[in-house]
Amino acid sequence: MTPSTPTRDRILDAAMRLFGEQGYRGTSVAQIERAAGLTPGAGGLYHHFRTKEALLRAGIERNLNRLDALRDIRRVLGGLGDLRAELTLSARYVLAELDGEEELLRIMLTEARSRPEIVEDAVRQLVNTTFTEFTAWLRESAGVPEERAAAVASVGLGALFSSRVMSGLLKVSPVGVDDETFVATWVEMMHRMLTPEES
Amino acid sequence: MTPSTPTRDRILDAAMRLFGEQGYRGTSVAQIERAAGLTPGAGGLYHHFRTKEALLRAGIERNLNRLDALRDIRRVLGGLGDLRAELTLSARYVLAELDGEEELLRIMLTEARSRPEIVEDAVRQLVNTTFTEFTAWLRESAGVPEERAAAVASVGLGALFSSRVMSGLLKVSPVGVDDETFVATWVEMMHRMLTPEES
Amino acid sequence: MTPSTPTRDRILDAAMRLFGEQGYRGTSVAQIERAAGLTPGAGGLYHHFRTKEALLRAGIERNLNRLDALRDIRRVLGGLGDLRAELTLSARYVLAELDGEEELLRIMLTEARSRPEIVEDAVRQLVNTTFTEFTAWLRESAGVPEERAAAVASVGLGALFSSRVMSGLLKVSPVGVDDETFVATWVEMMHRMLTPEES
Amino acid sequence: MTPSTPTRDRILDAAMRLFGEQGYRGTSVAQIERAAGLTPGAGGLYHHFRTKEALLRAGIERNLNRLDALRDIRRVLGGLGDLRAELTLSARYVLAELDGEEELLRIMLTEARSRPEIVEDAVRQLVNTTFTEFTAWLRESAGVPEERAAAVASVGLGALFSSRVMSGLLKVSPVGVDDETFVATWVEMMHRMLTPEES
DNA sequence: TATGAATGAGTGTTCATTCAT
DNA sequence: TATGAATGAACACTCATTCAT
Repeated sequence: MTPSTPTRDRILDAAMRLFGEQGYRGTSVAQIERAAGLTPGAGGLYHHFRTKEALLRAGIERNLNRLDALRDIRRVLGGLGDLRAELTLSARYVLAELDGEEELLRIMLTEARSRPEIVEDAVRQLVNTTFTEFTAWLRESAGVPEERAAAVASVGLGALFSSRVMSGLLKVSPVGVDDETFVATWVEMMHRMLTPEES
Repeated sequence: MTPSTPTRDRILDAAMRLFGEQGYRGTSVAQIERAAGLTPGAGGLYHHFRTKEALLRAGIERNLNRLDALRDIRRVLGGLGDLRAELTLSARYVLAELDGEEELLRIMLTEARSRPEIVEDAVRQLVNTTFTEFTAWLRESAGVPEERAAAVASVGLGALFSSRVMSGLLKVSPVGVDDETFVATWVEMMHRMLTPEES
Repeated sequence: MTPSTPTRDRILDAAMRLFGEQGYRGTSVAQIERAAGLTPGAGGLYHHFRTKEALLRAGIERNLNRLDALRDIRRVLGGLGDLRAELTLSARYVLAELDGEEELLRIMLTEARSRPEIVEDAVRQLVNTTFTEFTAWLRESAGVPEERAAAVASVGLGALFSSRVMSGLLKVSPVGVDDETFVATWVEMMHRMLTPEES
Repeated sequence: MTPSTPTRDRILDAAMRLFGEQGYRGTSVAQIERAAGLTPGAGGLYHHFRTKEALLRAGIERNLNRLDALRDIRRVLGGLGDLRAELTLSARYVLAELDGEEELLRIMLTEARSRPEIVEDAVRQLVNTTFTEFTAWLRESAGVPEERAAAVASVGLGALFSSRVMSGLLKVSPVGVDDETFVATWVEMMHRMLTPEES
């Protein structure tokens, strides 16, 4: 019951990596044990987690907590004064966040249908929080009126999100739009959206 | 359910539905047989498909062919003269396409990691084709210079795509941005991007 | 119910060949049908044989009948006057017989344990008949006293028989004893056994 | 039956017995498990053997090792001084060896065609070794010239071998030649072959 | 805390056989 | 006479989980 035993962490690491690579169902308890340095098939895993599903739950939670620690960086963003600069930082930050949690993202997308209860919280934290914060930033820093903010955030973050779904999950990089160009285009798009059009 | 449709088709229907709901691994051959009106576990499925995997392959192919009939995006769009109207149609068309193939989309996202060879072609057809055609439309109709077109298409279609990944796969509708608002915002964003900014 | 339909024979041919190559259990009805020019798995075989086992039974019987036709040649043997020549012919004849029915021999050896009832008759005809005739020849032509004849035949024919079991079934040819040498040695051995030893 | 012997051995015993009785294909893993005191169909066998085929392989190897202990034929034979006595011992020894490994012999004959790779080594050890040693004995003790030795061994051992194939595998005992008579006849035959004929 | 051994339920797949057409 | 489709029973093998040691 000592929740910080090294073995427990090794199991979590191995499990999340394998879940990300092969899916939850595609990963056997024996495989996880082997990857964690335990005897495969001996059930040593069950001294640390009551169930394979409990392990998934714990793994997702741990990754989310790790994310929370990083999310404070967000506060650094504000107050640059330059809208373009702040947008660029925002984009890079969101993409980096998604990249850092590619594993988690993959698990969530893969298991979303079969275990909605488990994934619900994770999605709320990984997606909704970012969404809410970005919406708030749009209102406060860019002066976007309330009713527009959510919609603009939805479109803007969606573009970033899907870029990572494509590359990380579907292994598709449409044509040859590299990250830099993608971000630059996104920034310009958002910038035009946030500045009044002089018609 | 309708025992008059040919068995092969009933199997395909059942399989694609179940694959979409429970994933490929999560769906047993017996389940598919039962859903197709065959005796579960008797292997009647194997008179029509050599392998469970061959069934997946055939199912994906069938759905893609069904899509191909609808595919000629530019024909639908062309010649309205009004950029805003054409963009709105574009958005609605792409979203409708994704909605109509929610099942296929779900399978592709879920199985992309474990069976990349199978999904590769499907992705190319479902994602890349749309991408290529939209890029072409941007160049020809909206007069976007070549080097920008791909990047703009990437951002624009990405936003649409992710909206469906969120709602269809993750069952997340961030805040309360309904479809109409989402499309309107997207159209405005694209429109500003495609018309010269008078600085 | 026309027992001489070409199809029936094609099935028998295919079945016996496949049974010899892969064993009875290792050969599926569908395989036999395919090899006989019928649609595999459609059960066309069952218009000619009530059961897979009935097919085996009929196949063995047919091969045995074929053998019976040849066995009269045996009468040609007698009366050469020269013991050595007659022994040589005997050896060659028995070996040729075993070679010609290698398929049948293989099936019998393979299925002997699992279906003793079927194989019983075949063994009696293929082995015992030859044994009885050879014993009779020993008595009549070589003048071997009754009580010795059976034992000598047993040892002599056994040597021939095992040579074919080794090469045909076990694919073993011990060292480099070619057929000619083998027969010559066998003939000398039998000849010494059949002529009174002058001590 | 004896639940105290290690499970692995009980599985091996059961498997070899059943393989001998019903053939490899004819024996199901569940049957073996039941005979070994495990729950049939639960796959407990797979904790000890990776595959049904690996089990066969291990079983054959174990039986061969058991044989090796007894194998030193020439040590048993040598130095009696009397050729007849030594031949009698030889015959009895070889027959006893074949009787003791009737199970193995049956498996080898039955599976030789379908799994040649597995049986190859076994044949080499069970047949060829005996053959080689007997050949050597013929040369050294009985003074048979090199070129004759192999052929004589081939005929002589063949007779012994086939006697066991007949009785053990085909359940045929031609006429009523009992073992004693058979051996006596064989010894006389070999003896005449090994002593110079005074013409 | 870790292991070796076991188990119940299930996996995809094969196959001999039947039957309406 | 032949076929397409179906079925019941079996198959080898996997896996999450338990438990005595």
